Amino acid sequence: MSNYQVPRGTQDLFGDELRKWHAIEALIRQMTQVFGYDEIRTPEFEHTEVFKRENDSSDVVNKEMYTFTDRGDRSLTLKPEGTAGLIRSFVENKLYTSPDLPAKYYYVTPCFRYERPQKGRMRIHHQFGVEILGDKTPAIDAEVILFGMQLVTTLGLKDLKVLINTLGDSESRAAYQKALKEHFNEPIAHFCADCQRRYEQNPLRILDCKVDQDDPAMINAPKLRDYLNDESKAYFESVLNFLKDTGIEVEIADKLVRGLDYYTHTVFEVVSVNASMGSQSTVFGGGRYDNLVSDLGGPALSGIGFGMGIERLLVALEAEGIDLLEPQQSDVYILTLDPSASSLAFQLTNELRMNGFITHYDVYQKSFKSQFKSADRKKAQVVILLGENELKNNQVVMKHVATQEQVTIAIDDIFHQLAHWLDPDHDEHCDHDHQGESHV
RNA sequence: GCGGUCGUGGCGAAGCUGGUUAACGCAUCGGAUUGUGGCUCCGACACUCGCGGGUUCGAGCCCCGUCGAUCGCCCCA
Repeated sequence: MSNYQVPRGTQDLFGDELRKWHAIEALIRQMTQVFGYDEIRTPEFEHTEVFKRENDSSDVVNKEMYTFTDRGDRSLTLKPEGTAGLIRSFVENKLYTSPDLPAKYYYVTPCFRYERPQKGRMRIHHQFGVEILGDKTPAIDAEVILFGMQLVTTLGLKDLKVLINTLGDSESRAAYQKALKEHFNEPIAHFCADCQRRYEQNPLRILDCKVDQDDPAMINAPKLRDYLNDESKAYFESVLNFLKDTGIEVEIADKLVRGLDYYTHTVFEVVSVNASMGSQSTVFGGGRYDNLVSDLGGPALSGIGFGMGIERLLVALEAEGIDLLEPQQSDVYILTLDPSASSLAFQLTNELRMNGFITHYDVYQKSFKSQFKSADRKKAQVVILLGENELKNNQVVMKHVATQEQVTIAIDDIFHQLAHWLDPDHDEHCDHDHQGESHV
């Protein structure tokens, strides 16, 4: 049985929905420029080891990757996230030799994850992300969070909460993880099945369990903060202070651990608290990674970044009733009232378009009324009528839709009339180049 | 990967305990208005009811499977 539906968890984009993407992408291009991020593009698939390194316990790389073997025995994986590939490229191209460290990059890329789809969770989703590489100072952690917040609030989102936590440096984190495993070694036997799995895969997540929340072993479990060394604590305090200066309210979420294993120190997640958001509420999230660059063969440089889900962003915008769509408008619609006008309509349309006017036309197929309706749908500001009578005299009828003003003029005067109606500041004596915003 | 709900023209949406031509609204097209739209009225086009199989004299309605969406869990963007 053939199946001509889009694969599960993927979608076609077109029309207004795609126009929303354009609006978001335009803002991304603009704001990254202002904030000093350079774009970097990396392949949609990488050698599997770029994403999957030893002892990785995360679901994203262990259960959800699209991994395949190409001709031969190379194992390749469709990128499940944006950071690892970017770091690979940063290292491979020796971009760390730049005199301008820290380096600031952004990317927009599809990400592929084999998951059960639901609202806000796709098998192919798109992430906008930034990374700042080569400097480790609390101000940068705050800067990255601030940037993400600026972007989403510029789009209009309000129902947001910033969750932040620290995992400490790798030693702190490893020591804590070890302590947790020892602590739960016995009691884990009577915990839920999920916890037993977490015990093996990611012990930090046991603390988040809803089922065994009240178990004594849970209540007196070791605390991460007791395993943070002074430096890690001080670093986190400093990040929080920088954030305080920005006026962004943050909530310390001491159980926030994130889904990728490479994080150290600061981790954060910005979630929508809007009621109609559904259960996939994280709009963007990320953190600092001290060892990823060196793990991928580069120098010991720390980095920090976030990934923001475009699809998620759209769900959040929808939930808050924010409309990104600019009203679609066009300049000219040419109606033909007689079959003989078709070729003139065709030529005139082309000439108008060459001069930057957004132009549509009808050849003589539908009723006059119906053509006019099309013009309305296209939100044409000016309608040009080509009828039998005018054609004889090399004239056309032009109508300014908003004012209902109508003139019969020589074909040669069309551009002057358009300039008059569409661009009040237009100098009548200059040429026909149209300079209004909508005609580039 | 687990559990629940759902899938009818381009869109929204009826369809009773299975029974002749599957409502209705929006949109589209035509006409009233032989060359002036956005209102109104009339008319027309368009769905083998996600797909496959089964039960039945007969299925959009029942059963099984499958694809997809959605909600919760899990996980995350």
